[in-house]
Amino acid sequence: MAKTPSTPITDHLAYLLAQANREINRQLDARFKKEGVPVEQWRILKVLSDGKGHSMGDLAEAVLLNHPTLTKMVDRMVSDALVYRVQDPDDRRKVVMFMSDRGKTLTHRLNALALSQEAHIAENYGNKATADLKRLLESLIEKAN
Amino acid sequence: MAKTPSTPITDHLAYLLAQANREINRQLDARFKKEGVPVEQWRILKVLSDGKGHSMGDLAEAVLLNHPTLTKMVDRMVSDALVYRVQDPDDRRKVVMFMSDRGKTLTHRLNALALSQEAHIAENYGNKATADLKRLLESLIEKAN
DNA sequence: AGGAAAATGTTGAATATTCAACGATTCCCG
DNA sequence: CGGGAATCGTTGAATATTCAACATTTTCCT
Repeated sequence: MAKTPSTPITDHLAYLLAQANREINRQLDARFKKEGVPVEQWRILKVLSDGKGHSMGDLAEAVLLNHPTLTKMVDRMVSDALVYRVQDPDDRRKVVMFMSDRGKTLTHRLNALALSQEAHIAENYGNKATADLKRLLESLIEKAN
Repeated sequence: MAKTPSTPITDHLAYLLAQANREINRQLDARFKKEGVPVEQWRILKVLSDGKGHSMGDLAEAVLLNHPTLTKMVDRMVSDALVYRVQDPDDRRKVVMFMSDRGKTLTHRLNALALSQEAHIAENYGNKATADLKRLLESLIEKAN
């Protein structure tokens, strides 16, 4: 009378996603290390790159952080003079975030590091596999909502 | 003279992985909510399901947590009488973790919830897409090491 | 054998995240 | 118009995670 074996955890999509995410994120973080910037801050900077202002709500959504966490992270970035807040004149509840010049030059350096990681992945994982994976992930994200 | 547009953040594999992981994890957490157990604890229980003892080091690796975080999470699980520690007689530095009966019955309930999530995903994402995605993720993880 | 180095797990302090509640503003609709 | 409900962002307390240092035990080297 055997125990029910149940599927190993490595068969679960949730686990594979967590594992892959952790690994890729760790590698990216290692590259950002010398700039002393966590991945989340790069995401924020990247979203602000378009020069249009973004509200905290927009940002939180875009960078996958919940509101209080974002507020405190932005506080740190303001201290580091990477970004700044402006009150939205059209809706005074809102805050509009912009990037400083210092933030812009940092963003360029971070983008280069991120692109080099992408290149490295594409290189020994394959262009096709990378493209396929991205497509599947996009589709999953879309369906999940 | 246009600004360099730079690739949007949604093009980066690292971002897509983070987004997909967050979404799937959130859904799973919602299902576990009524049991009051975070996903990480389910992972621990699942790994311990084989009845063989696992050292803290093994566990940390398997459940994607670093050592101090795992120690404290296991402390909580010991308080909840889900797992218990035994000193390894062969190597007295080591601790071997086991699951209690209470842990076992909880694990069954959690497994059912997790499987129902997998079924739900497969249903409106497609069996083929799910299988392809899993395969690509496994391969990425392998290559990344 | 003996002692330096490595491995294992835990601890305490520093840091970061989350939750609930709040203050301010705007929206809605009777 | 007026006032209750919703939205937006922040705050403070509670919780969780991380980092560095540590104690213990084992391994390795000579």
